[in-house]
Amino acid sequence: MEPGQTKERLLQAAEQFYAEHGFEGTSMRELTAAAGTNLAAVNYHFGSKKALLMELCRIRIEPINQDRMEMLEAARQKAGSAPILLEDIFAAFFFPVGRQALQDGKPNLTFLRMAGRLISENDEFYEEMVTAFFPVVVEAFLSELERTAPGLPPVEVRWRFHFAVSALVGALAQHHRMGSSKCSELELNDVEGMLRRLRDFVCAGFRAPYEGGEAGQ
Amino acid sequence: MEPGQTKERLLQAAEQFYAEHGFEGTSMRELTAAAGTNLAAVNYHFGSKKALLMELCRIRIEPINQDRMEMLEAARQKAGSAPILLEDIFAAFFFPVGRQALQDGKPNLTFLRMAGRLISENDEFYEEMVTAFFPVVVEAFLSELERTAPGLPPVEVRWRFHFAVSALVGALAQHHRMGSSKCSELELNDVEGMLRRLRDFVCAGFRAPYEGGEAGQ
DNA sequence: GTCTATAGAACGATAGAC
DNA sequence: GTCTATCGTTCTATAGAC
Repeated sequence: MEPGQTKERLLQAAEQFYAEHGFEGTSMRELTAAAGTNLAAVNYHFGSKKALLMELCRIRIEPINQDRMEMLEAARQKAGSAPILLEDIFAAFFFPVGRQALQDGKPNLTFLRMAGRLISENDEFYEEMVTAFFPVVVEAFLSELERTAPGLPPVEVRWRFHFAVSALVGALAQHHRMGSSKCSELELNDVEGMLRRLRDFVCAGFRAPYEGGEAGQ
Repeated sequence: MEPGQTKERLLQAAEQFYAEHGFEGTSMRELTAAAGTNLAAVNYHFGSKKALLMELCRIRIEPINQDRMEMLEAARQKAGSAPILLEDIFAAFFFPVGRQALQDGKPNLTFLRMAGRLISENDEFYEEMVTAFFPVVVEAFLSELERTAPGLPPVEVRWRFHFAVSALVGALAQHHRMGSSKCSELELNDVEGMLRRLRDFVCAGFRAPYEGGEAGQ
C-alpha cells in the first residue's frame, strides 16, 4: 500500500468493527484486512489493539465534549442572570452528537452506534474512557442542572440526568435498528430530528413532579 | 463434582460472565472453571456457547415478559372502559424487571447488568433474542400506548417508546456503576426505587407537548 | 453425567527484511 | 512506513475413558 494513509484507514475500519462488535468482538486480523493492511501496522501506529480503539474514541468524543462546553457557555451568556432554560442545557448535551455524526455531509450511523457501545463495554475499558474524557463535562452539566432546578434535591438531579444519558446512549446504540420491522416509517437519516425529539422527551421527564422519594406505586 | 447440579451452576456462572463481558468477551474456559466444571459440560448440557447464553436469556426474560402481560391485563381490567393510566402501562413494563432482580430476596445487580447488555450485543445474537422473546410484548405495549395517547401520531408513539426502552436498558446496564465517585449517596440496592423514579421520568417524557415534528431547535 | 486430553482454528503481538 | 513469517497463547468444540 502507498504510505501515509494507513493510520487513517485503520481508524476508519476500527470505527466500523468497534461499532458492530465492541472491544472484545473486534479482531485485529479482520480489521487490518478491511483496512487493506496487516497486523504489524496496528502496533507500529498505535502500539496495541486497546490503544487503537482508545485513540478512536478520543478522536470522536473530544470534539463532542468541546462543542458541549461551548454550547453550555453560550446558553449561560444568553440567559444572563436568569436561570438557563432546561431545553438549552440538554440541547448543549445532545446536539453536538448529531453535529459529529453529520460532519462528512451525510449521517454517519456507524459513529452513533460506536458512541452507544460505551455503556456496556467491559469495566476496564469503560473506566479508562470515562475517567479520561467525561468527568469535567458531566460535572459541568450536573451543576448547571442543579442550579436550574432549585426545588429538586441533588440526588434526584443525578438520577434524572442518569436517565437522560441512558436514553441518549441507548437511542444511539439502537438507532440503526429502528428501520427494521414496523418502524420503517421512521426517518433513520434524520439524526437531528431524533435528537430534537429526545431532547423534548428528556426535558419533560426532567420536569416530572417530585414526590419526595417515598411515593407509593 | 457431584452430579445433577452442573447445569444450574453453569447458568449461574454464565450470568456473571455474560453480564460483565458480553457474548464475545465470555470465555467458556473461565466460565466452566468458575462453575467448578469443564469445557465438555457446556456441550453436553447446552450444545454450544451460544446455546448456553441464549438459554440463560430465555430463562430470565420470559418470566419478565409474562409478568408484563399480566400487569398490562390487570391495568386494562382496572380501567374498565376508561383509557388506561400511562403510569400503569409503564409500571407494567418496568416493575417486572425489579421483581425478577429481587427474586432471591436481595437484589441481583448482575441480572440487571445482563439485561442491559442486550442493547449493544452483536446483531446476530441480538436479532435472535429480540425476535424470539420480544415481538408480542412490544406490540402489545405499543398498541396500548397508541390507545392511551390519541392525540399523538403512531410514529411519535414509537419514538417515545423507543426512548423509554432505551432509558430502561441503559439504566440497567449502568446501575452497578452509579455507586462510584460522586453518586455514593444513591441507594444502589433500591432497585424498586430506581424503577419507580424511572417510571415517573418516562411518563412525564411521554406526555411532552407534541410540536408537530417540525419545531425549531 | 462428568471427566481428561486434544484437535484445529483464531487470537494479539513481534522480529526482522526491505 | 510497510510488509511476511511466526511465536506463544487462547479459543470453542469434541472424542473417548469412566
